[in-house]
Order: sequence, then structure tokens, then C-alpha cells
Amino acid sequence: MPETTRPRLLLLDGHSLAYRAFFALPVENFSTATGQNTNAVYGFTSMLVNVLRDEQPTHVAVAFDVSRQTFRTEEYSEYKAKRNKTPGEFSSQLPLIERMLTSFSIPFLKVPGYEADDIIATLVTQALADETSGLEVLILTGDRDSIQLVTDRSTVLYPMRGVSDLSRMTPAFVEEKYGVPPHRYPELAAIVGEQSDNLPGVPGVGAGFAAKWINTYDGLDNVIAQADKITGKKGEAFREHLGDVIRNRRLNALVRDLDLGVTIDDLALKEWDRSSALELLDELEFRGELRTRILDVVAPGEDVQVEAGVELDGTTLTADAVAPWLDKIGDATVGLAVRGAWGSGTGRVDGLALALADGRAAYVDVATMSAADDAAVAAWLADPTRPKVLHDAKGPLLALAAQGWRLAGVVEDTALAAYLVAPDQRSYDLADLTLRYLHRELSQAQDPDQGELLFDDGDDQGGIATSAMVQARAALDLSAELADEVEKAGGHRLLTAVELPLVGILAGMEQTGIAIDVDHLEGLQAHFGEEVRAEAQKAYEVIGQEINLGSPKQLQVVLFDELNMPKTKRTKTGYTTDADALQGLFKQTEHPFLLHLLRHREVIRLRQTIEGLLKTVQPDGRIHTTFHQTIAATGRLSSTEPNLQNIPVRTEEGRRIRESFVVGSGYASLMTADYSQIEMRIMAHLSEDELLIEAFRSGRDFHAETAARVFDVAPDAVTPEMRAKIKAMNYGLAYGLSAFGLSQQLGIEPGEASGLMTEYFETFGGIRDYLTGVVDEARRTGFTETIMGRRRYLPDLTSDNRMRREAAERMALNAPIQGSAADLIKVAMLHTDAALKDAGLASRMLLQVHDELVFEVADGEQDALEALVREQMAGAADLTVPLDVSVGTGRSWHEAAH
DNA sequence: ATTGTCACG
DNA sequence: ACGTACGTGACAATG
Repeated sequence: MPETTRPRLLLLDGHSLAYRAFFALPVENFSTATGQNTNAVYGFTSMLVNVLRDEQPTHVAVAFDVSRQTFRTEEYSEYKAKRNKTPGEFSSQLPLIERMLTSFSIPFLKVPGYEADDIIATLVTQALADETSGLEVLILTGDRDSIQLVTDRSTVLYPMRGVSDLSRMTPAFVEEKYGVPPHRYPELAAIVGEQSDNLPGVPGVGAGFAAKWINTYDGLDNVIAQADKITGKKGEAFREHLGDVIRNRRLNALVRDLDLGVTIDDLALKEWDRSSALELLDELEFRGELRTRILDVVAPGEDVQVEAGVELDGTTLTADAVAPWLDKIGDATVGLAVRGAWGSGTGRVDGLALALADGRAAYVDVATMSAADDAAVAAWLADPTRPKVLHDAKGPLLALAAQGWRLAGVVEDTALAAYLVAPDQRSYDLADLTLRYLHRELSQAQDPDQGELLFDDGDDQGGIATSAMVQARAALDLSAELADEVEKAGGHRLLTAVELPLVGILAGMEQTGIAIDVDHLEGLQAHFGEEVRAEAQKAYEVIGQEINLGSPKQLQVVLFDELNMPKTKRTKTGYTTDADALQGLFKQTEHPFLLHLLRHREVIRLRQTIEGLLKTVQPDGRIHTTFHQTIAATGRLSSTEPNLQNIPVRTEEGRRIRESFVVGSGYASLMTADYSQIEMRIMAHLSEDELLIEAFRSGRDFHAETAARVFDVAPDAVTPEMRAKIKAMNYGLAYGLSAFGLSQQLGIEPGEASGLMTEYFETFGGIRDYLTGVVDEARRTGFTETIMGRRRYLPDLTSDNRMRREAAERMALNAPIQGSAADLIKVAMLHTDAALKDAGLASRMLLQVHDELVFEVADGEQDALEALVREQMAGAADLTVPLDVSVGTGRSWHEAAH
């Protein structure tokens, strides 16, 4: 005989559970790419799903508070008044919880003027009224008021700590824990008070005494009636606070007869809306364990595989089969994945995987290709009319180039698309994106036993062909999905007109590399190495011991314990020993150790830089850096292995390293071209500040011009000090400067810095208005935007954490400026590259350093190149101020400085 | 793996 | 009262 399912009603207090989850789970760990916080949704959903799984209810409902205004606040305005203002990070998650419930087909109820507790109390009362139904009730809540609802047919599940441990409150449990039966719990709470509701109780009376009184006198009413019989201090306090107790009792009584317009039958569990549930899980970026747990409960047996069911009709092409296959697919858009390796401007191709939207896919093993195959592949790759989609195309591009294949017709790079949609991500791994946007497990689908991959994989032993084809298909499907997202984020033009075409240019620059004078670099290495040794020796002599000068920990012992120097600014683990602090200490103590230490730092750093560079010189005598297009959230490029964007320049000694970056054989010289004050010019353009625009249009010394305005003197009366102050101010502006930061920078008093800022903003009111406007708008829309429409999402602008909020505000000030500059030089690179090709010049672009481009100049092209580069860089955008470009030429990067 | 320090724009 | 400018990458020391 089949077991009859006992009817069980599960009631949840949505508000209190979500609120608990919000504080239990660190918000940093739970937010989406676009900055939506999800910790409360996550915690609530997790609790809900666990209870659904463990308790198997037949009926479910969730109750919410509508607002803080209820009949209780009407009656007692201080009710819950001590609670902090509900954080925006919390409120924004409530609609998501409601959507989650809707997709689970679980009804949620709200009644204006009443709390979630009252709704639950009403439902419990209804459910228990019908004794024949045998309905059992479970109440999941984070609010202790519900304890009064516990009976032998209704149990409260109360989260103990965090969101995982539930305490099962049966009548016996309540009696054991509080010393009173459940229906008397509110009487006890009335005496003891409830801090979270801002209901003060009787001072000095705890749960123990309260329970004793209630039991002795048989209920609170009798305790009150015979209050004068209670002796001692506690009795006195009780009589004194009788009013509070009576009020508490009135307020903590739950309303049990609301008109909800639903019956218990309406709460029966229904079919889940699987597709909208999945969609929401993706939107919230819930993957991994919770996702699985939800799907297990929501749609048992219909796990991700259903979603991952990508049917691939794949084949590993044998010799001479490539050309016919490529012919068959015509000009369909193809997902392309390259197997091989790449880096340092070169690479190797082992195989190519192609996938089409209709399921066809092929893998070409380069090792077994015939000459005809090679030609067919080469032609297809190079044909711009045969559209291809790749993930992170720059590496494959280099590998293909090393194979002698040119790649054209790349209509989408899914890494770049995902970056434009959410530029703050740490990585844009294909598997992550596939899961986030396609609801598919790349790794799972790779396994032919689990996925639904239907193809003859022939001698594909390691599944290399399979996984490559699956990735090719994933890239293709992703491009379709991301196209919408990019469109929504307004990034379509940026993607197709800037980022995508830039890929090839960057690949070319990496491939070309920059020539290095290794002998010179080795000479410098020996030179600085000797000084490192000598300076360390002197440092050891002064303190009479040999410590590791590179260890902040050992330095702190020497400086602060042994030499008893004043403590510097704190770091997480101790006191800072950075150069600024050491200089400060030297001013106070004049201890020679500090000078040797500082000098040691300086030269060891130079030596390290040199050694790092030497290690990366390739057999061709050149360094081939890797440029990254999806790292910096502002839109800038970054450079690694080695980083050629932070080669020393500020000191004469450091600049000697730049002497080692030289013109390669067969070329005449290096040329650098950089924008002057690009960020301030963008500031002038965006702020439309008349005076600032005028300062730039005058063509005279910008910092001096602005200083003259601020100090209200003639331009020729500006002293070097005045200029230095305003220069620091000008630079600081785009960083969201503070009086403190400015004072540190200039070594002046914060008060003076603050006065300087006031003067500055009075002079350049347009800048002040612009800056406040940027932050306001970003707070409203959730993102900032550059001249080209590049977005950066800054959810922390509404954070309750002051540090986080202010940090986000500074990012909001900086992102449009730094990002627009990045847009501009990228456009300049595209135009310059095109113009070089147009003009048939042999000169080539080697490096980009944010506002500077470095070129290798071919013989006889010096003047033509300079004119071309100036024109393209200055014309990259039409701003209200001119773009000034300064150019220099020489044998080395050092000489090419201007 | 994280922290401190320091190089660049 | 508190910590302080934006964006990166490399290296050594240390947990």
C-alpha cells in the first residue's frame, strides 16, 4: 500500500530570513558582474531549498512586511525604531526574492499595516482550525515572536547562527529553553523586553525570573494583578515598569484574523517554472553547489545536462577532407577554437575546431593535413567574407600567424564582448562565460558519456578534438547571447569599431617586439649590482648586524624595537617601511641607516627590473610583451611578461634602462609620440568649463595658466611654487582628490590644501559641477560612461560602508577621464595603423604606454611618420580643446624622449 | 595565496 | 572617529 503523504504547510517569514542572510553572508562574496548584491537572495533561497528538500511540504507560502509602518508603530512610535535604516543593498534584493518565488510557483503574501508574522499567525490559525485535515505546520522565521505559534501540530524552525543551522522549536523545546509553554512566550518576552524591536523590558529581570513569576502566578495577567506580592528589587522594578510590560504584551501579540484572500488549498505546491527559474539563477550568477541543490529540488532528474544538451554532429577530418567540408559550410558564421600554444609574440597550432550553429562541427589536426588541406584552411581563414567567432582571439591569431596563416573575418571575440558588458571581472574564462550566459557546463559537455555529443570521434584518444569543438560551439553560441548584452550596455560600436579591430594591431605589436641592447643592459646590471652590495654592506655596518633588508618584518624589528624610532603609519601586519615613511624617519632621527636602506631599495629595484627584462629577451634579440585588453576596468591596456608600461623614467639612473630599448637592425630610429595632459583635456571637454578650455586653447603652459587663474595673478607672475601646487591639484582632480591626499603630495598642511581646493573650485566652477554631476548620475544609473560609451558599474556608490562608498565615488570620478583617454588612444592606434598601411610606410608601432606610442622608424620615413602620427593622434577625437602631441626621435627609447 | 613595496601613466 | 587619490604588474618575503 502506498504511503499517504501527510499534508504539511510550510510558512516562511521572508523579510526576517532575508535580513538575517544579508548580515550573515559577506556582501563582497555575493554580487553579480553588474554589481547587483545577491547575498540575501542567496541565503534566503538556500534556506528555502534546504527546508523544501528536508521537510517535503505539500503547501508553501512566504510572508513579507510591506513597510516599517504598521499598526504597531501607530500605537508606539518607537517600535523597531532603533533599527538601522534598511540598507539599499538589502532592499534591492527583495524584488529578486519575489521573482525567485514566482519562478518556484510559491505564493507570497503582504498586507499593508501588518507584519509578516501576523500573516503567518493568521495562516497557522486557519490551518489548525480544521482538525480533521491533519495538516501539520512548519514556520521558518528569524523572528522570535512566532514562538507563540508553536503547538503540537505547528513547529517553528529558527535559524541559530548564519543560515545553515535550524533549531526545531516544539512545545517541549520551548518549555525547556524558556521555562514557559509556547503560548506564554510573549508574556515572558513582554517582561524581558525585545531589543531588536526596541521594546524595553523590566530592567534587571531576565528570562529565568520572568518564567518563574508566570508559572507561579499562572500567567502574566495574574502576575500583574498580584504584582505587589513580588518582593525585592525585581518586584519593585516590575511595578515601576508595568506600563512597558503591558504595552509590550499588546504589541507582541500576533494578529490571527487578517483577511488574506487565500485559503490553505491555494498554497498547495505547484509545478515550477523551470525556464524562468534557470534564467534567474543565471542572472544572479548562482552556480555550483546552490544551483545544483536548487535544481535537485525544483526539477529532480532534469539537471544541467538538459540545458547543456548541445548536439554536435562532429567529425575529425581526415587528409583531403578539409576543402570539401569548408566548401559545404559556405559563408555561415563559424565558431573557431585553436588548439596549440602562444605567447611572447608567437605560437604554434596543433589543430583547429570549427562549429556551426546547426550542430555541424569539425576538427582539423594540423599534423595529418595534406598540402591541399593547408591551402584550403589558409584560404578560409584569410577570407574576410567567411565570418568567424573566437574567444580571446589575440593568442590564436599569433599561433595562426606562426603557422603562416592569416586570420580575417573575425566578427566577434567573446572575451572582449564580456569585458565590455562587465569590465570589472577578474577573468573572462570561456567556461565561466558559458555557464553564466548559456547555462552550460563546458567541462561536463566535454565528456561524451555525459553530454549528448553525437559524433564519430575516430581516433580522438584524449578527447582533444571533442573539447575543441565544444569550445568552438560555445564561443559561437556565446557571441549570440552576448550580442544582446553588449547592445544593452551600449557597447556595440566600441566593440566593433574599436576593441575588435585593435586585436590585430596588438598582436602585430607583440609579434614585432622591441629590440634590446643586451650588452648595455648587462653593463647596467653589473653596475647596479655592485652598488647593491656596497650599500647593503654600509647598512649592516651602521646597525652592527646583517639582516635581510628586503624583509619589512626584520626592518621593523631594527627600526622600531632596536633603534626605537617613532612608529610610522600602520599596515595590516605592522608599521610601514615605505620610502615616504623612511624619509620621514630620517628627518626626525637623521640615522644614516635610513639613507643606506633607501639607496639600497632604489638600486636593488633597478637591478631587479634589469634582470627581469634580460630574462625575457627572445632569441631574436627583442622583447615581446603581451598586451591585455580585458584587465583594466577603465578600458586601459595592460602589459605583462614583461610589463613594458612601467619602465623607469622619473630618475636619471632609471632612465638609463631606457637606453637599452633600441632601434632594431634595418630601421633608422625609435620615435615616441605622446599626448600632453590628455586627462585634463578630457576634463575640459567633459566639464565644458570655460576657463579651463581657454587655458588649453591659449597653447601656453597649462599648469602655469591655471595657476594664474587660481591665484589671480598675471601668467608671468606665477612662481614655481604656485605652479607646482596647481599642477598637483590638476593631476589629483581626476583621482577624486582629497585635501589630505593633496597635502601629502605637496608636503603641506591639510588646511592649506583644503584652502587651495576651495580656491580652485571657485575659479573652475565648471569642473566642480561636472565632478559632482558625474557621481550623482553614476549613483542614479549604477555606472559611469566614457566619451565612447564605455561603461563601468559601481554598485558600491550606494553602500552603507563609508569607505567602500567613498572609494566608489573616487572611481566614478576617475573612470570617465581615464577611460576616455583609453578610448582616444585606442582610436589613434587604429587610425595610425590604417594610415601607415595606406601610405605604404614600413615603419611600425611597437608599444603603447597609456598616453604614448612608440614606433620603429624605417629609413627615410622620419618626417612622413611624424606627420602621420601627429595627424592621427591629434585627430582621434573632436574635443572642444585641441589635442597636443609631442614627438621625439632617437636611437633608443631614452633618446627618443623629448 | 597574500602582503608590502615600488615602477609607470 | 577614521583613513585618505585613480589605474596597472613584478618581485620578495611570509603565512
